[in-house]
Amino acid sequence: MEKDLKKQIEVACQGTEDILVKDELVKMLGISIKENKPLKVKLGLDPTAPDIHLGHTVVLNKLRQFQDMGHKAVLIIGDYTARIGDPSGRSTLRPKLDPEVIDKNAETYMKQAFKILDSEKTEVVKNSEWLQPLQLADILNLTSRFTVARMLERDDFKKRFNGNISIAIMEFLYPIMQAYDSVAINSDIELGGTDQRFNLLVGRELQKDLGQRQQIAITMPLLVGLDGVSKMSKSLGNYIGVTEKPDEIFGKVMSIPDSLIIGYYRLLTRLPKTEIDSIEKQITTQGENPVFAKRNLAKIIIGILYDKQQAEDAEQHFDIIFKEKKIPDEIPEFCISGEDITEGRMSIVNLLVKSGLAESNADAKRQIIQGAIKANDVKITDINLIFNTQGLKGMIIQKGKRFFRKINIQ
RNA sequence: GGAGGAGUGCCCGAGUGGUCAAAGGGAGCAGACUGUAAAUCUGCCGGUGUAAGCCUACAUAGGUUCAAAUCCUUUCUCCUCCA
Repeated sequence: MEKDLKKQIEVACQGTEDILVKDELVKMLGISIKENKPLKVKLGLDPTAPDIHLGHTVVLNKLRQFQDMGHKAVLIIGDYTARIGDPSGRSTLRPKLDPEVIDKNAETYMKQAFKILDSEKTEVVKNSEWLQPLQLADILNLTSRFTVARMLERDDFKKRFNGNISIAIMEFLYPIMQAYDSVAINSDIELGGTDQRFNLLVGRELQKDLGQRQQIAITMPLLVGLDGVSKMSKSLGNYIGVTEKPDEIFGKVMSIPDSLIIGYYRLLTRLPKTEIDSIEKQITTQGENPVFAKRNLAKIIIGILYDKQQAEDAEQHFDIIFKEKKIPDEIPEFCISGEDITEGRMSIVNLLVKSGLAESNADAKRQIIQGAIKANDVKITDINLIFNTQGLKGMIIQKGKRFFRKINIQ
C-alpha cells in the first residue's frame, strides 16, 4: 500500500471534476494509511449496452489508480438498476431492458472493464443481490427519506420539469436505488461521471440517515467525443470502443480536434500530472506541433487496451495510409453475388452501393462526381462506368482516404 | 374533469396557404491544404432517373383548396394552468 499521504491525495484528485467533500477525503486517506486499512472504492456500471467505450474508461482509470495505491475496488454490476435505466442527463425515459439482455451485457462489460482494472484486486457484485429482495415496505421506507423538492434540485430533472418534458415517477427511484447500493456495501468512496453527482450525493445522504460513515463522492469529467462537441456516446457515433482494432483506435484518436488532446491525456492516460502539464506547455507556448502529442496519446491508449507492440504497429499502419497514401494490407472484402451481375457486367454505381461504400445510387454518383472514388488507384470520373465482372476480381475500390473494399467473386 | 400550448429532415431549430425537399446551426461525406482522419476554405448532404420529371417526407388519419408543413376535423404523444 502506498504510504505517502501527499502522493495519495495527488493521485486521487488528479483529473477529477469535483470531490465532495475533499477535506473528508484527506482525513479518510490519512486514517486508512495509519491503520493500514484499504478503502472501499465503489463504482457502479449499468450494463445497458454490450460494449464500453473510452468514455467509460475515464472512471475505470480512476478506480485503477486507487487499486494501484492499495485500495479495494468494488465494482457493482447494476443488473437491477439497468432495468429502470439511469435518467441522468437524459431528456426522455429509457427503454426497458430484458433481464437476459442485461446479463449478457454484463458479461462483456466485465471482460472489457478488466482491460483497465486489475482483476485480482476487484470485487464484483450484482446489485440485484440486495435490490431484488426488497419488499414494498422497504421501498416505502427508503422513499420516505427523500422529497420531491430534493429530487427536483437535480439539474436534469429540473430542466425536464421546467422544459415541460415528462418525468416518470419511477425515475425518481433510480438515485435511491443507487444510494442503497452504497449502503449495501458500505462504501467509502464512490466514483462517477459528473452526471452522477446527484446520485452520489444521495448515497451520502442515505448512508448518513442509516448511520453509516458517509462516502466521498468523486466525479470525473465527461469525455468529449470525437466530434469535439458532445459527450462521447455510442448513440452519437462519436466514440472509440475498447474492443476496436488498434489501427482503428489510432486513426480515431488522430481525428480528434487538437483542442481535445490535453483533456484526453488527463482522463485517459494515467500519466502523472506534471508530465501532462509539460506536454500542454509544449503545445500551447512552445509552438510544438500537436500532431506529436496526438500520436503519442494514441499509442498510450492502445498500450493500455492492448500492448505496446500493437500500438507501434497501429502507428505504422496509419503512416502507410495517410502519409504515404498507400493501400492498407487488410481490406474488408466484398463478394459480388450472381444477382448483381447482368450479362457479365456490373456498374460502378451498383458496386459502390452493394459494397456499402455508398448509401444509395444518388450518393454513389455524388461521390464519383466529387472525385472520391478510385479503382485500383485510378480515379473514376464517369458515373456510367460499367465493369466486366471478370476484370473485377481482386480489384480495390477506394472511397475517399479511408474506405476500401477488395472485390471478390464467388 | 376543465382551459390552453406543443409535435418539422440524423440532432437542434426557422418556417403559418403557392417562390418548400423545407432557412440556419451541429453531425456526416467529399475536395483543397497539411508532418493530423486537427484547424481552415469549398462542395455535397430524402429516393429514383442521363435529364425534364416522378415518388416519399413536416406526429396520425381524413377534409377544405387549383395549391397545405402552413387552414379545419380525428386519433396519438407530451406539457402548462385550474380543479
